[in-house]
Amino acid sequence: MSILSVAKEHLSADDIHIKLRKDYPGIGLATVYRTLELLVKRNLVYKFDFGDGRARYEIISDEKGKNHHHHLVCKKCSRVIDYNDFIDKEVELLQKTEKGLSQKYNFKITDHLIQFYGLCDKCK
Amino acid sequence: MSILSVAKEHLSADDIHIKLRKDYPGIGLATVYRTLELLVKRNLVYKFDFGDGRARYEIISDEKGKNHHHHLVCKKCSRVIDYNDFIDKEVELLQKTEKGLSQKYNFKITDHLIQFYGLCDKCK
DNA sequence: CCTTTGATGAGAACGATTATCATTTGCAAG
DNA sequence: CTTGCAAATGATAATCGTTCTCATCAAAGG
Repeated sequence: MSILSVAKEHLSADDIHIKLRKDYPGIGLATVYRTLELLVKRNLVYKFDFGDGRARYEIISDEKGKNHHHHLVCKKCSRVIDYNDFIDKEVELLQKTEKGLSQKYNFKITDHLIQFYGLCDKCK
Repeated sequence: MSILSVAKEHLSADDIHIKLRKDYPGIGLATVYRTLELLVKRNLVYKFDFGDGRARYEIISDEKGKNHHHHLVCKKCSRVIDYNDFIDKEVELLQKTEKGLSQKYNFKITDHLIQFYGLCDKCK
């Protein structure tokens, strides 16, 4: 069912539903939500909130950090830009931080979220 | 009206509404939302999403980065822990990254969001 | 006083997500 | 090939946070 993964990124549940219906005409929206919930729980899919009231989903095709990226979110037009330019240093720092935090707060860290907000080239 | 700020952190609009009614018995929920929207737009208040379906608000009492912190979010019980232990290095790196990203994508960055997800001491 | 303008509260409307429930499907035992 | 049962599915209702609408109210100024 990971066929939903072939699609591009930042899709909402409804987007995915529409795309899926081309291949599986009778599929219901509830099933899409149920499947996404499973995939998220199994760490196969990320669920993001970009502030526009609906969740966005993105596959984790994460072989050795490949494809790992963070987001730039435009506060005005809600456009989302993926970047992975500075990821290495970020991830390096994050791992140190994770270690420190894990110890201090006795917290098992499994994930992180980094997003930058601002105005994209078209909006500023 | 920043009296809402006296309260603790991570309050939802509804939490704030309830607290406010003790001092302003007739205040409506719509007004709370309207005011919060303004405060967020003017960068006096942060709006967070911790994944439980409602937005949380937090004052920015940010004199020279004081009180600035990031969050640990428990995936199981949704508890949120503030930390500012490793903030300095994080912020330092973020500023470099912001500069690089701003240039490459011609994006004016105004804010960032960092959150770690995992299991808190009680849940793991 | 009277008018205007903006803020307010009550409640309706909205939209994303979740729950419900009857139906269908898959599959294994008989 | 049936039968029976459990899990999955789709349609739709329900939920709930947030936003919209609109009548009312308050303050300001003529």
